[in-house]
Amino acid sequence: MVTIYDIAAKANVSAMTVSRVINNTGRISEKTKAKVKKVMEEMNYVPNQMARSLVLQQTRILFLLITDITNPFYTTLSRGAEDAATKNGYRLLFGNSDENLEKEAGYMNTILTTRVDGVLIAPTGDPSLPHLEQLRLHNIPFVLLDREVPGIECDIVLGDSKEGARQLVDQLASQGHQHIALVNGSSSVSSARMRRLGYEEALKLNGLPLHEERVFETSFGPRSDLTELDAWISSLDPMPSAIVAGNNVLAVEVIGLLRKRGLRIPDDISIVCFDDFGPYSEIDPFITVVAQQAYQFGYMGMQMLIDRIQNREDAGPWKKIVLPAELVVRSSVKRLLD
Amino acid sequence: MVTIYDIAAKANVSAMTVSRVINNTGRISEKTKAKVKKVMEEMNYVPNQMARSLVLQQTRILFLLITDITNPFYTTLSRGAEDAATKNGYRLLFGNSDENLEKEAGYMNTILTTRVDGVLIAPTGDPSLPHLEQLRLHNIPFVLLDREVPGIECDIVLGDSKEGARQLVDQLASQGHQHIALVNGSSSVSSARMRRLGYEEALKLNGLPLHEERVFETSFGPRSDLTELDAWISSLDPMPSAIVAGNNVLAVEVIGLLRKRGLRIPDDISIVCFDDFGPYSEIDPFITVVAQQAYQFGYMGMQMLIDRIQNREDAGPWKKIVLPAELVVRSSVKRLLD
DNA sequence: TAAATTGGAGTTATCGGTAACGCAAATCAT
DNA sequence: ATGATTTGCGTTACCGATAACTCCAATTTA
Repeated sequence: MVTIYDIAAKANVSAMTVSRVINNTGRISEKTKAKVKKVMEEMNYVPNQMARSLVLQQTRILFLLITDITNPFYTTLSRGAEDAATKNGYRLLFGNSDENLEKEAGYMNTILTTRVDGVLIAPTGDPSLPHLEQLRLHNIPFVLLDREVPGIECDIVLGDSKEGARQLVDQLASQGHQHIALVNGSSSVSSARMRRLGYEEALKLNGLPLHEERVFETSFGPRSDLTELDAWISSLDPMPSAIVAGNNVLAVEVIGLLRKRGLRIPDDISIVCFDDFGPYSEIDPFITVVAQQAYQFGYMGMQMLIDRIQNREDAGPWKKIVLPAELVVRSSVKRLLD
Repeated sequence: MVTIYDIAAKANVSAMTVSRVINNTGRISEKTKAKVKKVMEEMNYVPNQMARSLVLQQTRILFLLITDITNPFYTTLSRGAEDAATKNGYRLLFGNSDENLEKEAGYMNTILTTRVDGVLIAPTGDPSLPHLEQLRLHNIPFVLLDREVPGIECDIVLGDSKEGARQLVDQLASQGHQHIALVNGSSSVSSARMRRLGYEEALKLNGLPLHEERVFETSFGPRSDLTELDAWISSLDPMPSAIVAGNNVLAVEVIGLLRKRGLRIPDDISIVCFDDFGPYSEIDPFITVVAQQAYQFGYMGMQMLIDRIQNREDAGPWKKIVLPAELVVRSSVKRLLD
């Protein structure tokens, strides 16, 4: 491997001079600068970031940990985070925890040992607390995305889950739906809790009774096995006229299962959900959703993270950004009133 | 930051002994091992991967560079690559070039300076050649995904683009379509070239004439501005009865534009495309596609990469895997025969 | 013209680890 | 009992870069 010393030897200068040329610091004559640069090109020199980070104690690399790389919400978020990072001269590494605490733990390990400058993280849920405490302990700045974790204070970007859920239920109720079920993410995920809360509040406000058995909690991530979900649908009696899905993944899976039963949407059953479908909402925009500003989640979160890193000591109080969600009415809800 | 020396001091041993405990190498008594481990826990020690990599000359980190993080083909592929990497004890970092050569160059820089052990890369196209030559020059093993780059010999995983395109056209022709247009990726991308070739061959085999103006080449990635694409559609005269899209992104965009013109699919115009829609093919499975084995692309590519890394010297000849594509007939094609 | 300043570059120590070697004490073989 | 091994751990050097300091020569200033 070509090192700074190889360059130095060939250019008849000291290693320090080469370093100065690379970083454009200190005082060097244009002549030696040109000479060194020429030798660097000739020898195809590439600086060793690890050696540099070791002495500088910073990497200028940030880490983005998402929970589901196949979900358009997170991929769009990633684009936002990437744009903000690049704009500020940081490189961004991605990880995908797959809504799995162990995978998350694996990435935490990479994060700590790699000594990245900061982390943007969508935690798998409340059990992520120890992971966040680790980051705090090792003084690694981080910003949470989409999900709060009780027990830790930090910068965070959230969606207005409660209000969004209310809007979905209101929308259904306004069309005359009275039997509304909820398929939701795990109650160990704050956004799922808020969505449930919004659902329950909206039922009450619309004068509808709450039936516990109409609420099913599972993972926000895609299931390899749909039998449990299918069993819950079977157990619904009477069949609700509408289902609220806690996110787009659940909506897709539920729709698949309903169709297998020969049910048509919205003729036989209505469905609405959280999160839009990225580009695919374009081709068959038939599901009524509460769309979140995925790109903004990433962009603003990254901006907060970088602010935090660059201010460090005099950083000020923790910031919390709540992004509004927008109801997009399409054609997955049947009108039951006349 | 807690270092190996802090541990050594507190445990009354040398730094080397601590290193031995961490790596479980050399000879240490159970007693000292336990003592050191205890101190490490007490002090929340985390090894500094950069210092370690610097001396070991390897990172056990691999890099996956894809061209469109919002495309289900690539996200599914990513899952496959991740699984294979994890299984072999490697950590995986992701990058997203956005079909953009400059962004790709940026990631190349990260790759070289970070000294990752290997790279799995879907190149943006033929102009990526210098980037690959850089990797070769710096002796970083890499495996190409989905796209060949003339001028470089290496391990590669490809889809059978020509055959896939033939199947799509055959499918249309078998339903009586005679005016078939093609929206394709850039001709600087090998898979786009092969798809075009398959399209042209299939036209000929079906006795259909080739009209240059019915072929439009653009990027495989999502466009921020659809006017050019829309202008091409306007220019088509006569309007073809069917369109073949070079990938799912193009299909989605074209469908959107067609619908804006009030055209219904498949009643007014038929459409078929390369690549499935990931989970979203589930909810409205109306587009006939040639589905590629995205997960396998990632899994097998990663496996090849790791083989290459672990054998290094006696690696054998370059390997080329061609994954078959499967026609999935749905309802986006109108039957024109009686 | 002598003193002070400044420009240009080299020296040395260090970041946090690990490999290779060395060496005393403990264990083994004869 | 004594030489030969083995065990357990320390020393030293180095991975590739940079910060802080030093030093000489050229230039400016008084």
